[in-house]
Amino acid sequence: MTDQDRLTPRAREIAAAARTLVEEAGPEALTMRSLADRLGIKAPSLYKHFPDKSAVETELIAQQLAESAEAMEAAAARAPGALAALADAYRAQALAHPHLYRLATERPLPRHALPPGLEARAATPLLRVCGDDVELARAVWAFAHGMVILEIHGRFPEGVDLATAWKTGVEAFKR
Amino acid sequence: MTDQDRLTPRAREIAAAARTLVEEAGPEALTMRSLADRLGIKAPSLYKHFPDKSAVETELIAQQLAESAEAMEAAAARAPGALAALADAYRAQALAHPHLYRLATERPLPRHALPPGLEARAATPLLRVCGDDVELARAVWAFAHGMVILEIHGRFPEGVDLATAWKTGVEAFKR
DNA sequence: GTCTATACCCGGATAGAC
DNA sequence: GTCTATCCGGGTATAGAC
Repeated sequence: MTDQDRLTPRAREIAAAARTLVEEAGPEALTMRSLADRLGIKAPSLYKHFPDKSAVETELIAQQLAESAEAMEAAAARAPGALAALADAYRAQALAHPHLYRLATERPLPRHALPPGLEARAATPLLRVCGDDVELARAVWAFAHGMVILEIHGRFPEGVDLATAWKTGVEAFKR
Repeated sequence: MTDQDRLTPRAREIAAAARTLVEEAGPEALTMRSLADRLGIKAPSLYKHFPDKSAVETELIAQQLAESAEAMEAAAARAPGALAALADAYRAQALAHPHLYRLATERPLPRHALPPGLEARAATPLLRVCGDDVELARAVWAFAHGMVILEIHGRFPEGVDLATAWKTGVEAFKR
């Protein structure tokens, strides 16, 4: 299932504007008014294309999940079995869109409204590299998410060498 | 430095009410109006005790950091050198107050407004157990935070055995 | 598909009286 | 230390016309 199946052309334009808005100013900045402004229309018009605000957010979350999945799949294809490559891909994809990453992770997933199978698809590359050990995959995912989200929120001391911490974590989980 | 040094008695009462509010309904539910309601006063009265809302939030963040530090110090005292004990303590403290944990972690730290040394104190027990290897400590912290925050946001499949994932992570970092 | 008008509710914060 | 009155801003969403 792609955007084309889920959304009308106009809805896709609106979602694109919403995404730009989130990427530029954060999830909090996404309001029906600000979104309409960016499109040069009035807020009530949006409701002809999306039933409510959460539907817009869900579309962005689906995009982020799909693009993270793509990045991981590509990394796994380039370097089969390499946890480090997967970790790099995860980190790079997340930090390329930190606000979108926040939108997609700092709340419960709207599972019912997501394309079926998307969540599983996003998890699969890591699971495979972990030899289908789900417990290991969960631990590695927690590590990667922790690194990314702590960095996004500026929780590490300034100017810190995060590459080494990433390597330390990846090496630890390799055994 | 304790609460007693930082806050007047009335301000401490207000902070306590704010904390209850956050723990019950989440950081989003903390508004100057809802806080005043809980205290049986009007919102403008709060400004005689705190300069603004962020000052109230900062106090709660400081409390969370201090209590997390305490929990870790106690764990380290009970089981010197045991990473698992520290991980358990971190997890338990966080999950005892998930909303407060969110408030304290899902935004940049208001470092200038925090009691001096508090951030370092919170980091020290883990750093010691990691043999003062800061890179290792960062990786372990990321893992622990990732586990906690993903659980809080319901990101793991329902009814999943997180104890095993925790153990997997702790074992990986022990080597 | 977009508009205006509008309902309704929420938020932070200040001035000035008591 | 608390109040009332108020400012000013913001938000989601609907109805009904064009």
